[in-house]
Amino acid sequence: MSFAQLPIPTDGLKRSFSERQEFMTENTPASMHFHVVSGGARLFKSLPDGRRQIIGFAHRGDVLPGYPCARYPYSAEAMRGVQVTCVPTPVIHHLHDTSPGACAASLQSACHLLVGMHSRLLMLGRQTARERLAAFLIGQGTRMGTHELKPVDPALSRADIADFLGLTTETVSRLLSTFHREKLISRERRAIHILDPDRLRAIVATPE
Amino acid sequence: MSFAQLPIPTDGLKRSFSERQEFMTENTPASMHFHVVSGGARLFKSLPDGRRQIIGFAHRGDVLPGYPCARYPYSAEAMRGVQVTCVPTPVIHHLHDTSPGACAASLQSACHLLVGMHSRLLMLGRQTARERLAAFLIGQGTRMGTHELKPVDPALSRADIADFLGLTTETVSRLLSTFHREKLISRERRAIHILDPDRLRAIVATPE
DNA sequence: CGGGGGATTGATTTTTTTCAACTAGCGTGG
DNA sequence: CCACGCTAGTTGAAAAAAATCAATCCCCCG
Repeated sequence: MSFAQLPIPTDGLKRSFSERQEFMTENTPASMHFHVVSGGARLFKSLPDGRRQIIGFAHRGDVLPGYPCARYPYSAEAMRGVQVTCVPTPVIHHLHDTSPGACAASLQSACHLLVGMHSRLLMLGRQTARERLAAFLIGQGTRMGTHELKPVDPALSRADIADFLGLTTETVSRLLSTFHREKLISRERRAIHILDPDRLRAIVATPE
Repeated sequence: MSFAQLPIPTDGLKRSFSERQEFMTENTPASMHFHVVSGGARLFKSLPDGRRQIIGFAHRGDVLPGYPCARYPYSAEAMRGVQVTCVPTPVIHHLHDTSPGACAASLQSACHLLVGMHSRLLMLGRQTARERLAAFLIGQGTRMGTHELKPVDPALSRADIADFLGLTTETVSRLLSTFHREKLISRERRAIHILDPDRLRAIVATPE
């Protein structure tokens, strides 16, 4: 998932966060936006009892939350480490007010996100665990316009995948084993390599 | 769910569609935007085998899809009848280019949608059937800033509710019966009246 | 050479779906 | 005006999907 890519002034306060550090908290006042310079972050919402849904992942170039809002709609936590430049919200607003292009760019990226969300609603609401995992692998592999599918980022734990797909780690693990047995993927350490994109794609929209 | 509310020129082509008529089809070129004048529409995505996820509902004042996109990200179908004014996509673009306010307004409404989507991801991915239905009833009742909770729109069938929540009609029906037994709601015909908002709200974020 | 966290696997339970029967309105046409 | 038939809704029983509970396993790191 790619997030807002704005022409951000680079003179903002630069900060670093280490593995698992939460640097943005759901529902707190959105005083800053975070422009990811390096590393990655997981974006998630939680329920009071700890259940967690990963909304997306942020990478170099993404801005969080990247669109106007009074409070952060989700939390963000560093995967490995992450470097960000912090941009005060008023600066973003000022940017929108003065530069006509900035507003249009934000709108553009918000719409891109929105369209992706629609697909994820369909996935979470109506697809089976097997279909969801196949879709996830394809989606991850497709990041970057490369023709060949890339392996899944080893920074993602099984729990991350599970929380992204609305499943448990056990279910994810079992399905990965099944896919492995079916020679759709190979696994080395955490990295998952896609062996048969076509057959994976066929799974995504097929009942059995 | 409320959709984009833009200052649309009212001189567009006015059209009417009757119950169940699909007037916007997922993945076809987005040549028109539809400004809902009266009635309502269900917005949905489908899988090849017929599984359906309702993305949202559109009412008077909403614009579909309301944000720039080359192809419609979902389909729209009339509930009861619906009256719309059709606005060619280029007009929308022109509006964004010329009026700075228009672009900001679109961004605003896109963000509002986006924030709602995040919550729905959490709901579909991590909440139980019971919690989802309770959330839905609260959400429907809260439409309009009224303090009192309104009954659920009788134009919504059980299938609509199920497809919105990622459940089956049977599950929805059973849960509604349970809620009725627990005196949380009352039913007359299709309309569902909320009797105990507080207890319903308590269900939303609680594991039993 | 342990120790520990994540991952995998297995057995069992729970939740939800599926399949099936039945019921209640509602509109239509005899 | 009433009976028929249709569609939507409800309910029950059985099946399936996924979660939960419980053992290991496997690296990686100290």
